[in-house]
Amino acid sequence: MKKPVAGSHSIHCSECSIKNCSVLRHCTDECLDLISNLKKVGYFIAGQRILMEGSSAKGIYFIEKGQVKIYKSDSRGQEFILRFARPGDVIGFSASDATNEYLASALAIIDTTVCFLDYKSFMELTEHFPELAIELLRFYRAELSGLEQKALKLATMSVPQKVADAILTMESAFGTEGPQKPLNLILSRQDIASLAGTTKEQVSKVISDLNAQRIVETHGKLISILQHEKLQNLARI
Amino acid sequence: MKKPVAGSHSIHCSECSIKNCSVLRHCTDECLDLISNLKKVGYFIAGQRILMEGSSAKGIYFIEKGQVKIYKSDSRGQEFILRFARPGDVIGFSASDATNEYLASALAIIDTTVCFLDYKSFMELTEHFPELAIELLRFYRAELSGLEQKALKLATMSVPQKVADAILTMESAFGTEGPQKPLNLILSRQDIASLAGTTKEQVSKVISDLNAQRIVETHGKLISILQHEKLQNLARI
DNA sequence: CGGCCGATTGAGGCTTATCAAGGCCGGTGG
DNA sequence: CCACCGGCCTTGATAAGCCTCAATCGGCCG
Repeated sequence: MKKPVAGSHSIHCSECSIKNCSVLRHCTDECLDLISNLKKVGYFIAGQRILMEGSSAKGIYFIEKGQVKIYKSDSRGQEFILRFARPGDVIGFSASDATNEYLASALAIIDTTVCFLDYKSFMELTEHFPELAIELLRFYRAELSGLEQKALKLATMSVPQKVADAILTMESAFGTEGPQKPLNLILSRQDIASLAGTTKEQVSKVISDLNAQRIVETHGKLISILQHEKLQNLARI
Repeated sequence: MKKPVAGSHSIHCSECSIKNCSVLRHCTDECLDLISNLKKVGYFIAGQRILMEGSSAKGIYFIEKGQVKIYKSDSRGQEFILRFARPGDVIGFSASDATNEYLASALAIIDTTVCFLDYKSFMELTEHFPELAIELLRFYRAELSGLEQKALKLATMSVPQKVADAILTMESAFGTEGPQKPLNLILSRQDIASLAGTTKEQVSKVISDLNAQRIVETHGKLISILQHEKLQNLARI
C-alpha cells in the first residue's frame, strides 16, 4: 500500500465522511476513537491494485473516497467483476478461513483513498463492541443476497438482458448527476463485459442497439440512461 | 412447519449430533441450554418446502438430519440451485434487511429434521454470547466465498465444464459411501441442470458422454465417479 | 399389462463467441 | 501544428455451442 503522500494527512475518524457507513454507523465515539488510532490511510491511483486474489490477507479496508472494482480471474486471465465498492464500503473480508488468502482482487478504478485496519485489531474491537460484529453481519448478508441474485441472473438471462442489467448495476453503484445524465462510472467495453458475463463485442452490439432505440445514449465511454423504465423491463427476469 | 409427529420427541441440544457444527461449536453449555429451551423441532418429508422466497422471515433453521436444496426462481418458474444444506448447516439467514423476506427458497430433498429458532431469540442470544455472532460471521464468509466462485464459474465455463463441476459439487456436499461408489445425493436431471445453469437435455448428453469415457458410471439416477482426477480436470477453469 | 413420467437421443435453428477489418479518438513526436 | 501510431470501439461474417422441440425409450406403479 502506498504511504500517505506529502501534504496529505490522516484525519480523525470522527471527522470522516464515512463514519455513518454501513459498518461503522452504530459505533460509539469511543470505538471510533480507537479505530482512529489503529487505522492506516492508503492512497491508490487509478488502475492500481489494492488487493490480490491469492495473496495473504492482512486486514480490511474502508473505502473513504474513490471507486473500486472487486473481481476474480480464471486461469486464462479472463476476469469477472463481482461487485463495486464505493465510499463507506468495506473490502478485504472475502478471505478464506483455511488459507487466510484473499479470494478476490480489488482494483482502484479512479484515484482512491482507503483506511486499513488489520484483522487482529478489528477482531479485538469486536469483542468490546459487539455491535460492530452485528453490523458486519448485516453487511455480509447484503453482499450475499446481491451475489445470489447475480448468480441467478448469470444462469438465466440472455446477453442483451445481462448487458441491460450491467448498466443498471453501474448506475446503482455510483449513480448519475441527474436524470438522463451520464453515469458516474467510466468502464471499458471489456469491463462491462466482465461485469455482465459476456464479451466486449456483444456489449458493443447491445449498446449500439440500445442507442438506436434511444433507451441509452453514449458519448465515448459515457453512458446516459434515457428511458429508465424500458431498460429495467429489458433486465427483468 | 410441521409439528413433531407422534412418537418423536425433542432431545436436548447437548445431546444433539450437530452441536459441534459450524455455528454452534463454540457454544458454552449454558448457551446450548438456552437454545434447547427456545428451539422448536420441525419435520419435513421429501419434496416439502421448508421456506419460500418472498415469504416473511421468522427465524433460522439448523438442519439436524436430511438434505436440503436452496434455490431461487425467476419469473418463468425456472429455478436455479444456489447450494445445498446438510446436517449442521444453518438456513434462513438470506433475508432482506428492508423487507424482512426470505430471498431464497429451501426444499427438503429427503426427509429432513430441523431446529427452528426465531430471530428475536437468536439476536438476544448473540448479545450474551458474542462468539455466536463471530461464528455466524465465519459461516457467512464461507457462503460468500462459495458463491463468488460459483458466479465466476457460471460466467466463464462451458456446459460440459459446468456439468462436471455440478457432479463434483454434489459429491462434496453429501459424499459417497466410498471411492467409486454412488453419490449420496439423488437428483433429477432437471435439478442437476438447475445446479449447473443449463438444461436437462444438455445434462443428459454430457453425462452420457462421461459414461462412455468411463469417467462416471450411472445406474438410473445414481451417479458414481470412476475417475475423480479426470473429472476435476474437466472442471478446472 | 397399460399408462405415465422422466431420461435419452437426434435434428433444427437460434444465440453467442470468435475472428477480422475498419474507424475513431488521444497521445506523441517531429 | 500536423502526421503518425496505438489502443479501444464498432461492425460484419463465420462458426461453434447451446437451447428447443420432438420422438423414442425405459422404468415404475397402479
